[in-house]
Amino acid sequence: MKRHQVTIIDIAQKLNISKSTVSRALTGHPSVRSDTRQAVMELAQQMDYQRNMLAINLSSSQSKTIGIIVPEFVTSFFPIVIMGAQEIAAQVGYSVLISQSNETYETEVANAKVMLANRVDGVLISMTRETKNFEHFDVFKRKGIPLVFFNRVCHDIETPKVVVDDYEGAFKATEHLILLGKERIAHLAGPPSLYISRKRLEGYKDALRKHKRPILDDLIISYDLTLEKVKIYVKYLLDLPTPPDALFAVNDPTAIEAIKVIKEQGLSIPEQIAVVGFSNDYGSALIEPGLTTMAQPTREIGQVAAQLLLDQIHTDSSVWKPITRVLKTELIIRGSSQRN
Amino acid sequence: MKRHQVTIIDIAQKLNISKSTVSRALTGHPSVRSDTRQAVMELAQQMDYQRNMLAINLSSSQSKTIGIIVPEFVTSFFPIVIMGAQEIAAQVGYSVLISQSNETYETEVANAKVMLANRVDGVLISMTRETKNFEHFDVFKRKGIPLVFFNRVCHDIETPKVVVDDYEGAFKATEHLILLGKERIAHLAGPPSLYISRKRLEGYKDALRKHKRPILDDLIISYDLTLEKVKIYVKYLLDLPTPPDALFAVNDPTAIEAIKVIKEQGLSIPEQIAVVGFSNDYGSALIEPGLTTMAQPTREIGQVAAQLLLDQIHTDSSVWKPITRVLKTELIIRGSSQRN
DNA sequence: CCATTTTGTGGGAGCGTTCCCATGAAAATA
DNA sequence: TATTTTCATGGGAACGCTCCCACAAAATGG
Repeated sequence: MKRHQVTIIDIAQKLNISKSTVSRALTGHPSVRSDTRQAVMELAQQMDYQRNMLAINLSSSQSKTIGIIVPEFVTSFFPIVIMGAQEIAAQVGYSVLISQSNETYETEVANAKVMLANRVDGVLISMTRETKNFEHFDVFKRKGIPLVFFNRVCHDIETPKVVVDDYEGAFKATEHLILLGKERIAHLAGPPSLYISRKRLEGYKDALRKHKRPILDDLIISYDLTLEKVKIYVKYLLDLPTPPDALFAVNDPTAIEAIKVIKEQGLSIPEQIAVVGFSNDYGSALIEPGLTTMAQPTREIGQVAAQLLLDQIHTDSSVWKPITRVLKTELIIRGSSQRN
Repeated sequence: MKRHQVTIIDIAQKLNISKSTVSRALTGHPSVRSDTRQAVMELAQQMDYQRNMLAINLSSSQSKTIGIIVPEFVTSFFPIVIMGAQEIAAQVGYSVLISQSNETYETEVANAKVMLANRVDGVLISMTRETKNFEHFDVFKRKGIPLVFFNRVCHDIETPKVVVDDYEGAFKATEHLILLGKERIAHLAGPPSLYISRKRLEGYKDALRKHKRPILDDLIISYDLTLEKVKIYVKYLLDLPTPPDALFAVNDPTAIEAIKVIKEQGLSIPEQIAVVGFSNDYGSALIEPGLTTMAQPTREIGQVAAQLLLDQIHTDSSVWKPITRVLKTELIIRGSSQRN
């Protein structure tokens, strides 16, 4: 027994006016007499009428919703980005539809379909680490739905992106270790499929080059970001005939995991081995010793991405201006690299 | 220049059949010839047709979406709950509309309106710490939209709830400290407006009573959960003529903040003062010393809440069965209470 | 004082589906 | 062969809203 929804027609009938007028009154259309508007407003309130977005959306064929697809929710990074985006969206009356791809390509494709089906007005995406095929993004372009990539961006597709300066961040992080006198700096890198992995690796290498240090391939390990594997790789590094005296990890979760392993092995941080991460996640300040890391403006990433997306939505040009916003990173020095 | 959406009518025209048939073919209705279905499917694929949920939603007057309103996104707790809920929802084809109330009553009310306007089929809510008026929830009841509270529940309204056994958890946490030989156990409690605060306080007191310890009012501080204040309160406690030798904090963020302050003050944990939290958040294992805490099954809370909500949605009785699911907590002992 | 503009309102199409009812053809039954 | 049943399909209302067009009444202008 479905309870009847209160519609503008109900209001219209009670007031003995047409639904058009009610609609106009409710949406604040100027050409409606003020006493009519008054009456409508009051009755609406009284009947607790709620405008039916389902109908409005269909009628206007836009959902006033932006979709966000993120790979995971486990680290604090993505939730904070979402927070930032939601903030901006809410300011202009947009809702946010969130889905996580669980780092799986198939799920990402499915999520994209859901976004399409829900007729979101635009989508914010950070890709799966295993996404190598970008066809599921093309359809957005074909349908004229704006897309903005952030963090894990796709360079094969012309679209706005929001990233931090991964190259520079990695460069500075590595340089920090070099200036501390570290000689053998290992790098636990992300999968080469991700642009950010490649950029960070590049920054790392260039810092070594600038300071005339050799680039030692056996100190560079590229892994798939499944944290369980960190233990294996770190142990491998520590067991090397001449183990590294510093480790630059591709992100904070990795670095934190590494610190745990190193502590288990009874080595002293930062003396025997210094550790630097990337992101300044929530846990980085908590772990002992505190993790030196390149902070990224996480919330701001979400805000900027959402703003960029909204801009695209509101300029009705069907071409995407492939603006790339590069945000700055900042070195946060804590005990994992330098005793104070 | 709006690009025309591909609709079932387009498909129907190309195939020279009626839109009804296309609709049936697409939705898997049995009475449609298999070659017709085949043709429709293929053409749909080829034209990259996406069913328009906006229209489907209007037509079926349900959105296949559940709303989630949470107070914040900063701690790892709510994102993980959402993850759990999203998982369950996705399994049965439901989307999730998320909004955060930022711990503000007004925003919560606004969020509720948004949920209503979007015609969500049900809502999961964890209240703001300042919510004392529940009228904005009544409207859901009036409209027959299922509501499930979790974590921060509302007892003035008959609806399903998912909570952990806060009383028992607090009792055990406190007892743990007592059995460790602690004599003056302070409690940094949450605001009394929250049921969980009251329950945890109660558990704390009853544990003291059971073990014939005095309940010392100056060791019980109730605060509004804004972390900046923790420093003030902890310092106050430590500056007492006879300071406490243990602290039971209402949640992990509070406990972690307290540990930081205590360490700053140069006191040894757990010898001079032991600390116990509640929740087993991500940071609890990272901080030094590790935080002893009552773990709550965070993801499970989301899963159970979503399941309860879906059950309500699918049983079309208009009355809510006010089932309360109480999940178990578990004491995780780490260095903040006991050296190993 | 009549012609023109403005103002407030009603009527109705359209948004893209679903779903009920009708219809005609084929198949099954008498 | 005549009648009923099944099957596949078409037609059209409904979902609740917006928005364009039409129209009468009121306001303005020459």
